[in-house]
Amino acid sequence: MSDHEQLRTATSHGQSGDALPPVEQHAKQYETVRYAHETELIEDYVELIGDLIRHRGEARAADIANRMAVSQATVSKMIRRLNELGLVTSKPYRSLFLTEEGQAMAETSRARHNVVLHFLRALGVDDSTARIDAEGMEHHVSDETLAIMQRFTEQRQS
Amino acid sequence: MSDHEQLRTATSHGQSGDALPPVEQHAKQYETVRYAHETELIEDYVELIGDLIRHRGEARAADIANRMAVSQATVSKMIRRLNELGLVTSKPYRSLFLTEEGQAMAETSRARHNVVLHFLRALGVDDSTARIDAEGMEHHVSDETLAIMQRFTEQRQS
DNA sequence: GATAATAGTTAGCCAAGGCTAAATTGTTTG
DNA sequence: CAAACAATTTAGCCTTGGCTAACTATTATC
Repeated sequence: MSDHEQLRTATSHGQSGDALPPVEQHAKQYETVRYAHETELIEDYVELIGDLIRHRGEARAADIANRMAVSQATVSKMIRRLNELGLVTSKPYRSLFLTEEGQAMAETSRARHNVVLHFLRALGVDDSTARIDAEGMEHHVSDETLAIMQRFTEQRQS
Repeated sequence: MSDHEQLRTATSHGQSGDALPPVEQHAKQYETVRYAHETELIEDYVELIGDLIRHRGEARAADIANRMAVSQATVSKMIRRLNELGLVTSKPYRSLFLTEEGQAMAETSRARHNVVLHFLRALGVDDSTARIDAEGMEHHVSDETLAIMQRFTEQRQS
């Protein structure tokens, strides 16, 4: 754990600019990002499956592959994982269904996604850009920030 | 490419809610996220190395490992990649330096990061939350959105 | 200046998330 | 209803980014 950094003072090289955060806090930032990366693909799949069911009545692997711009083999492998995680049920060669848990995750993700998307539009971001940015940002926005985004959007729209 | 989705009309299952975007646009969203994931770790390392040099006068592998909450072996391996990419120069067992290109990347990343961080604070997000969210969001914010964030922050602070 | 402590590297493991090619199952249609 | 086509799965490959353990180099201390 030894931290020779502590031997230096905060200003010994101070070309100003924002200071480095304390090591523990800095570490937590990166850990949070790594954790988000572990979960976000799963959430994206579940969210998309939910959307497909909602809008089309069913979710088929080929549609997922098309919309994610990924091979069918990749989707197939992923579906196995989602199955193991208890998020979807599927019979071979048939379309997919979300479990209770999967539905809850889809719902949460969708809500989150929408808050971010509407916030960006309220900020004045162009629709297609907002969609792209929202897709990337949604998994990295804390509940606190999400609540603030939602309030902001509501104020702008009333 | 065959897309049986097109056989359905947009409203055939319309429980309303936002509609699905067209396939091509939807695909672009996910592709953009995947691309960001490929580059963001690299950028994070380069940005951190830049910050360490800036604030401490040097960047040592142990400090990077501590701040990223990652093992030294992981850092060592990553540094080799950064070397191959022409972003850093390093002699074995010595501290690191950024190449021209590395410095440019560090500068860009730092600027981007700061815009997002200051924006979140201006929005009213708590400092430590803002730091965490900014770390995750920075790689997923388009230039367009970034510019809007910057304008917003400036207006709030004047 | 020898030894202990610290820092860095290497080897080898693992899981995730891509891919292509080949095999299998389902569906449509002549 | 058989053949062609479409959808899904499986097998096997690759790269990334983690890890631990063992080794090497540098630095600090007595």
